Amino acid sequence: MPEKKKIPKSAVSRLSLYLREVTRLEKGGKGKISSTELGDYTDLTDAQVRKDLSYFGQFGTSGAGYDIPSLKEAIRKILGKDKIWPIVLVGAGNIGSALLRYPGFKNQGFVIKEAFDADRKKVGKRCGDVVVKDIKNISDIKKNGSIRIAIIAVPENSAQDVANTLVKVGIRSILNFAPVVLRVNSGVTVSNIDLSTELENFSFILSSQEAP
Amino acid sequence: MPEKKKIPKSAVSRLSLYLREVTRLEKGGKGKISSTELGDYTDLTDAQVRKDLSYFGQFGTSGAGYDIPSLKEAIRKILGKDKIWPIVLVGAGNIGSALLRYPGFKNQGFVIKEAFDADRKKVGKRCGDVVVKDIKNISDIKKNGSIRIAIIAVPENSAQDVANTLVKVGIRSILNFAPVVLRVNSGVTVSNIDLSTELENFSFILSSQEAP
DNA sequence: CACTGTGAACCCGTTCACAGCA
DNA sequence: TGCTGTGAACGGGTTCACAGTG
Repeated sequence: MPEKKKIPKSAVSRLSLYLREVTRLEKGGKGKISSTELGDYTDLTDAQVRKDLSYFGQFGTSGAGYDIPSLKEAIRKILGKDKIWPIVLVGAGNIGSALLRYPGFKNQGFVIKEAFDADRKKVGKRCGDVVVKDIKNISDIKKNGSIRIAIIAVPENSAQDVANTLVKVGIRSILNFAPVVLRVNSGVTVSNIDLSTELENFSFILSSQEAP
Repeated sequence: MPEKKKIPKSAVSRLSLYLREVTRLEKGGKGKISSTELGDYTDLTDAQVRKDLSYFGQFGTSGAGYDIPSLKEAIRKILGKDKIWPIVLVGAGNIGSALLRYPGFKNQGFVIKEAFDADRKKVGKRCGDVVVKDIKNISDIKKNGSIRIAIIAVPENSAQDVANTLVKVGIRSILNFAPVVLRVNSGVTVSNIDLSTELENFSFILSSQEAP
């Protein structure tokens, strides 16, 4: 019976941070790093760094810290960054087309292979490396290898329909920019990026502060 | 001595959700709602809904639930949405210019009043309702009322400099799209949106699942 | 009687502190 | 000696359960 220690979701997100810093430091020629120092770079405590890494294995050397190149490779493997991840994007409006042109993804191994939109005027346009297709043909993605990650950047009133379709054609993870709570089967992961919510956190804090 | 119960940051984010749903339901003509029902719409438990709202006051009626119009107004006021919030954006690249054209902000009371970029080619261009200015003139924003919220959408290597400058000219809240940990004085709030980190959560889950 | 508001119990992520190893 | 790895303590956010109210 395999040990089943639970890994906090937030620990996985912090792994991304560690990977980012360690990658940067490796380019700078640094060879080793302690949990304290890595914590300084990421604004976390040394204990948090060690605990997080310990969820995934033992990467350090007592008394010496972590070897940067091998820590980097270890985290890359854990996060699945030793592979290329094809992505489908739905909605080629403002945000969607910015994402299509955004070079940051490809550098990171995430490649938008297909883009769909319902708007006739957008269908057929080249954007970044792909041509926007009609959303009716979305089941095409079944042919294109096995895309399991999707980005939804459509208006809120069609987001749930799009999500349903995506799940039907095999998508397992959805990054959702539409301001709605998507209902999906368990087994499908949804992350929401809601710009208004982020800004509302700010306006809440600022409002509270000015009325002391 | 005023009561100082601590409000979880996450409760504020959920307030945004409640506001969104309640606004939508009001448009649909619905008059009252129970915590259970509001929880269904937001994928939360009824207890969570009631506890969250209780941090901010008493909005319901025993046995009857919450009156939608007045709950909406109450949350709007709490989140500071009874005001217009001017915003400055720095970095008019892919993502920055998409945000400038994004109509969702204005509807929500967040108005990008100024945009800056370091790139000569972008300075002077109209984008959305504003003209992109040279970042050297950033202290102009002091003249323009009192902007306290900023969005950073510049490359990672200049993000910290930009943040320093923004804080110096009075910014108190920063929404950061650059993949770096920004160092700011306490008193300044930073929220990060890191698309690669989001996608890495997905690739982690998908990788783990396929090797069972 | 239905549903809110809330203290208390619970759970889980973070922090602590130290044993153990290079 | 310096730093990792980790069980145990801690703390705070969530859930429970019920008293109280219209």
